Amino acid sequence: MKHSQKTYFYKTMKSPVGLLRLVASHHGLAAILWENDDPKRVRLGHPEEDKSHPVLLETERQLNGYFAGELQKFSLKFNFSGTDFQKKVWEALTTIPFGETRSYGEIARQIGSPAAVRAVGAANGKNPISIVVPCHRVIGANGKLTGFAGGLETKAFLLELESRGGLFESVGSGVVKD
Amino acid sequence: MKHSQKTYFYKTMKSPVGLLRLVASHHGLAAILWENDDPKRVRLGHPEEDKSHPVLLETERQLNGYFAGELQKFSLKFNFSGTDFQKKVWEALTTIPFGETRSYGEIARQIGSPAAVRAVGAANGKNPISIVVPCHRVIGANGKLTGFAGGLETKAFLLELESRGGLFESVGSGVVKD
DNA sequence: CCAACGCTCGCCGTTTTCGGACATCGAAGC
DNA sequence: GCTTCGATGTCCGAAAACGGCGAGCGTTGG
Repeated sequence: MKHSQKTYFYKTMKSPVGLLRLVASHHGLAAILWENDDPKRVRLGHPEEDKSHPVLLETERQLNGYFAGELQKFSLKFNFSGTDFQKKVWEALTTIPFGETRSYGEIARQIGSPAAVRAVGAANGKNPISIVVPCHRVIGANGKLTGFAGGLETKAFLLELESRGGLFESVGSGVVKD
Repeated sequence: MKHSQKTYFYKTMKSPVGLLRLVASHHGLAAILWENDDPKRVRLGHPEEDKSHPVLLETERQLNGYFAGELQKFSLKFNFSGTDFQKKVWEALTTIPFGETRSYGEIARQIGSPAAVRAVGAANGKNPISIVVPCHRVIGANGKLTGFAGGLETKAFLLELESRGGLFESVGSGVVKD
């Protein structure tokens, strides 16, 4: 019997940014992975499918709300597994409000390691819980969207979505006038 | 009068890996030695030359077939002289198929002394019947070619020869397309 | 002159790689 | 017996390479 190893469950869902794979343990949400995510970016063993896992269902519900423009702040319990530094970074990410952005340097200062800019970038790249832990809100100090596990297009899409304050305007399927 | 000492006969032959010295008793093939072999690596007294000894002629024939890429499995009767442990190792060597390799640890496990890895190395180094008893097919667990009585270059040559499945392709003296 | 661009270099946690230190078991020599 | 010596393999720690950066500087083009 494997004792200290957690058991994970997964479920997939469609979204405007492609198929997402949600992973959770009994302790909370552990990952949201992209369809073509690099397998060695986040490693959680081999979870088994559970389409009715309560955590996964709730996550899916909130994600749908987010993409519909109705939900701006997630409330989910996380189950991070990573180094202390990574956890500090990821927790800092959760403090960036919907619609805003931060630079890598700002995050570095926020966690008390002002010079650990590149390390923040690396930790950002290993963020297991895409979208909900908003690593997409971290951009270069010069405003450029430097990298993103789900692809730069997806990063731009999410920021665009949030910059409009949600999807209200586009419901009518048209471009919106100023 | 020396009573229990066997009488050995020898014969030399040219080969792609230099001059070889074949040694046999009436009981079978006893040694295949390299041109500059360490004299104290294998000791068989002072055999007398016999260019037409049947065992030696047959050995020469099979070796020529091997180097020509036509023969992958030798069938010769051996006349090992060594300790029990060494014989176990040498017999284990004969079970490694043409073209394959084993690590010293794998041989150790195979003969039932899983921790006797270094001892296997030592016994390997005392293998009297080079090439035919394929000590060259034993390499480090990390894939490195660690040692060889006939020189590491020769070891590499033999493994390369076998990895090609023989010398068929090089007969025409050209590089072969995939 | 000013802004934008590209290049270089220091930055720091993580990961990978590399080398040294041991454990281990027969054989050989004393 | 007892010591010494390998054609090993494993572990552990140190060192180096590797990024989703950012600031500084010279160049370029308006």
